[in-house]
Amino acid sequence: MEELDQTDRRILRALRRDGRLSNTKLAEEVGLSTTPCWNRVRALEERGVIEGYTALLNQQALGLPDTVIIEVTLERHDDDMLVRFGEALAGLPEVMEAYLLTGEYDYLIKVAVAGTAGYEEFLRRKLYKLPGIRHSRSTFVLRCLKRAHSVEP
Amino acid sequence: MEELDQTDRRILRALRRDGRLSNTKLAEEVGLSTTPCWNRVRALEERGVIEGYTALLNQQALGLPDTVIIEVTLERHDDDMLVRFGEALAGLPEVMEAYLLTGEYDYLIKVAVAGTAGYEEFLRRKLYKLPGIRHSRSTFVLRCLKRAHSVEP
DNA sequence: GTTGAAAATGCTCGACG
DNA sequence: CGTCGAGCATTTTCAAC
Repeated sequence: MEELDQTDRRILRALRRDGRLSNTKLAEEVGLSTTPCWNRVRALEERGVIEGYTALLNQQALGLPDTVIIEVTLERHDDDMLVRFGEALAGLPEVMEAYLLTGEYDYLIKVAVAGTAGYEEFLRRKLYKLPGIRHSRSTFVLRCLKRAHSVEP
Repeated sequence: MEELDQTDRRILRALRRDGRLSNTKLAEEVGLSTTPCWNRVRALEERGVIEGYTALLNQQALGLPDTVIIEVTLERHDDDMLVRFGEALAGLPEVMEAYLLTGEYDYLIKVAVAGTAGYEEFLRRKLYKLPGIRHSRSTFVLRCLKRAHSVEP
């Protein structure tokens, strides 16, 4: 995989800040003319450096103002179990992020809910319906201090 | 704050999937003509439902393929300490997310690093330079199962 | 909310340092 | 590799309905 030069990184920074920048404005911002700028953007997309573009939506406005971190361990750890459980987690719309981990717990998930009532409902109606959970541990988020949607170029 | 009707939600879903959709294509997709579609999008932006647009960048391509979850507790918990520590965390470029928590640990942060070497360097050069840490606990992410950048409309 | 047309913008491609 | 410039397509914008 090829290296990213300083110009590529400036393009990425600009598009991370505003994913809707037109090629014209982007070129101006990074100090290039439109043609090479457009070629670079297309190359970055095709190489998978840019995975896509998305609108950032406000959780609160969508009725799910609270965030809970839930760590989960399974009863068994055969391949089949891990795959099925992971897929089931990813399928739940309340689950915003889900990771398979090293260490004490098998999974860490970040869930959007509406208060403790929404949290309880999620546990009972969704998470605890999944088979194979040995133990889970929940932590409410009091405040979000930072939430970047990509690593900084 | 006003409610979101089904059309608003369809607009949000489309823009979450592709943040660069033109108003024309968006209108077509949600079954509206361009004018009311554009009015709705602008209203959603002004109400803060849409917080912005961003390009999604590949961590691996940027040289930070690994993710570590670090939980931190502080020695003291006065207001000043909490605020300063939170700001310091948010300022570190490796830190992708940072939350103030209830429960056993005060903070949870998600950090992008390059392998164990990058992780050690982050700890020694960045995190452990911050004053006031009593204890921390790190967990490597083996695999990302889901990573939504906004809650589902 | 719809339609349609004018105006502006941005994209794409050539030739050329 | 980069710039410049012009034709072409889209899109935005703003009427009237």
